[in-house]
Amino acid sequence: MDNKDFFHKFVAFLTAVHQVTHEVTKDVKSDDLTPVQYSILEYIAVSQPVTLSQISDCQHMSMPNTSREIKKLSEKNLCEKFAVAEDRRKQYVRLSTEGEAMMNDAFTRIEARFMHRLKDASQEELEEIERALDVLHTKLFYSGKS
Amino acid sequence: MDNKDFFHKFVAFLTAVHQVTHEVTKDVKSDDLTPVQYSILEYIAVSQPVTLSQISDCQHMSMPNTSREIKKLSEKNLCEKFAVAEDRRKQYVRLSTEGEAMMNDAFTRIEARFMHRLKDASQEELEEIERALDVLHTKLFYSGKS
DNA sequence: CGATTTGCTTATCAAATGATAAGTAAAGAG
DNA sequence: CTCTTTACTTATCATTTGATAAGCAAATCG
Repeated sequence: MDNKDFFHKFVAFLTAVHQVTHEVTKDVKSDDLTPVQYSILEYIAVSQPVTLSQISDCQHMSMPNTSREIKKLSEKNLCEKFAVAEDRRKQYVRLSTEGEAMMNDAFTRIEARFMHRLKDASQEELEEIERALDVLHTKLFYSGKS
Repeated sequence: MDNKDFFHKFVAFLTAVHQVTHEVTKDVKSDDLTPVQYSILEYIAVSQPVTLSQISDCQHMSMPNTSREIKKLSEKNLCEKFAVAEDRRKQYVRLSTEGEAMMNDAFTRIEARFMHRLKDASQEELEEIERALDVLHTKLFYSGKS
């Protein structure tokens, strides 16, 4: 298999992943969240506590816009800021109790859809899938550097 | 490994894929295209010819908005509509010569970044990656039905 | 110490996006 | 031959998003 075919397979795979991501997360977010706000909450849920700068970097948005969205989310009582002991310029953000509840609910529904996709897989297939996830994560979808 | 760990691995993988997708496609689009317009062009490039309805479905946007964006892309001479012989209500869309050139250029740059990620992989690792792509594509990131 | 940099905020603006209403023409159904 | 449905268009509007300017306080540098 030459580079061109390999690349084509890669593109088809990315398309499939994005498609499935959409299916699996469709309608899980509350209606009074914008897509950007939901995405930020997902990031906080997985990585908390995070600073505003980290959100800005990882969500590819400017600091002013990040600040604005976090402010809105705080006003909706979904997250809260608190001081970083070592550096008083920084602010950590974490989910509020209400935010945790909302995100737990969202992840539960996503997990159910994910499991539904695997419902016909045998034990060996599940192990095969797990190994494949590891291989791609470490060898192709690794992050940063190099 | 229980369901919870498996799901966690899945989420981490999705995050990594989206992150790498972003890195690999960063700045490939011309500045006078909006993100939505570039995304439509990518879809057309891979699937042409496509009808407006197909674009609407796959890009998850309403027909009126699809029509508007295709009109803008046509005015920029990046794609063109033509009649479908069997059904005169439908319109096919394909890239124009200029659109093809632009997308070839974009894909070439994406491919270079993709290959760069694999530059240290041995032949066996490449084969392993390819098998992993196949496994996940067919068993986890398959589309539709069920 | 003073100067610069970092982390964040507020304010403002323009552009992109999403949603809806209303209309046309062709195709298909009864 | 009507009636309905499908495919698309145009117009309009509210909201979201992205970008920029200006400012402040804490940290760091020389």
